[in-house]
Amino acid sequence: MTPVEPGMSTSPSMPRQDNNTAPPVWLRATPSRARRKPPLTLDRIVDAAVIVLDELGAERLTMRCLAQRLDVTATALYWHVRTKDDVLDLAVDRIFGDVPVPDTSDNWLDDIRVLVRAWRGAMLDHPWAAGLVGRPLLGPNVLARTEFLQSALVRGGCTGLQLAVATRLLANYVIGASLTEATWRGTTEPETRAAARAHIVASANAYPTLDASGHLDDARWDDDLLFEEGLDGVLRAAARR
Amino acid sequence: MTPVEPGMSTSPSMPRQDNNTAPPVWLRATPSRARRKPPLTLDRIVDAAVIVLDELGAERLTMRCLAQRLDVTATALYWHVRTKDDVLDLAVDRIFGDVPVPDTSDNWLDDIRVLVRAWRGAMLDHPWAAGLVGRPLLGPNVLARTEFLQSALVRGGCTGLQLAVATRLLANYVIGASLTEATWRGTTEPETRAAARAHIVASANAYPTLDASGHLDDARWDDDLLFEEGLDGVLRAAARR
DNA sequence: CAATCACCTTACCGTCGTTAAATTGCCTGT
DNA sequence: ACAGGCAATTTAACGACGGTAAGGTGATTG
Repeated sequence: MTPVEPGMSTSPSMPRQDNNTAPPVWLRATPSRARRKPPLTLDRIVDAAVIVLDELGAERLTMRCLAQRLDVTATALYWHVRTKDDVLDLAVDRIFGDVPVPDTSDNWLDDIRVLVRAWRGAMLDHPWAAGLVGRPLLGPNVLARTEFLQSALVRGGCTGLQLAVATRLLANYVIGASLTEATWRGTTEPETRAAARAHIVASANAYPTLDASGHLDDARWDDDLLFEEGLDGVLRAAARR
Repeated sequence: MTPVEPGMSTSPSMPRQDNNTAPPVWLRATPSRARRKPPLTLDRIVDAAVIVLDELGAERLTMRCLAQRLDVTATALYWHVRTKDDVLDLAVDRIFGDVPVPDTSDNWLDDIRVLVRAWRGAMLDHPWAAGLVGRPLLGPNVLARTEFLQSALVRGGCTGLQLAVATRLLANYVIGASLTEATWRGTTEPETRAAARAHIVASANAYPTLDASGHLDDARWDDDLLFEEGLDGVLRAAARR
């Protein structure tokens, strides 16, 4: 399974520099060092996990298929990782690392807006993360962004209870919105969403308001617009003091 | 394994009413009809699922242990249910059935408040549901409550875009808040939350604002209060038009 | 009384997460 | 140059899981 090149240890008693039967390093097709597969690290595992998750979704990620992607046996992963849950937690925090923490400007409201937009963007780019936020989010990337968010509120003058309320309000809104939106994009079949909308229309007597307002109707409302408008409301609530 | 009482089919050729060797119905210790285990129904399955989920949590729910609780083999469940996911979806919608839909009063804001409080309450009563909201919530109970929520907004004068924004804003807030709070209660070890708080304190140089504001500090802020204050803000944003 | 049908069981399959033990290969002290 | 040790990975295997196929059972119906 691993017939790596035998190197030059075939004649151990002969000094290396005198062994002229082997071609010089430069001409050797595949220098043994460079050809060696790169060492397995936690970073590489998490990288591969994110890729597999993007391709296959959360419930199809397997330790075995993750290992295969890394050209390693499944058990090798357990040297770097304690359980599969570790991989998932690390993958979730990893994608939040893609959310750029903006430079603090003199407009704290804009700072928050930029961060929150990117936060939602990251979750929509990786819809599988929606199903994984039901576990404690304590990774350094999440914490750093929460820290930025709260510090922006402090710059805005929030303190004490107001600060705690505003922080949670913002975090809950972005999490809730990203979750519900990503849930739909995550279910790869757009027909599912259409079927849901059709079901509401068909049950118009049971859900008259939802039917009339175009609930779950992609053609009627733009997700980005709804998010942005809602964010405005949340920020006004946070700014009020 | 199932030596149920043999009934009276031992002498098939003899008419039933003439067989006086068997005691009268009233004296029979366990009437065969009543002793029979109740038929398996979808309702009973979902009931049992909620109980098991409450006791063991989401990731410990097994078709086999669910079947055992119902005194049935695991495969029997598949007559009433297509997959395990069906069970989970049904269980989630079931607990939202516990959220009472209030009678519509003349104060639409209060109506919303009552419903949303109960919504959060249901999720905190069943913390396992937090990890399952990452799938489409289309059950009749969820839809009925969303319908009520939106109809209350309509009574408040919301229409068009404002209505769509306010509906999502409210739903996202209650989902986000319930999710984050239930996440902590779901991880049964309170030490985990304490450890998280301790980690923030220890990394005070990295997260100075979070540290100073008492983020994740149970002793500092009351979850109910934070939720209620945030809800006020959301409702003000929804009412503004 | 035979046939049917809904409902449940027995037997089993392939896959999963995870562990234990054996193996490989590099590094270091002598 | 070589033995020994340690880190990293493999081989092998376990128990449990979700799910399927086929067979049984018992009440109902023609």
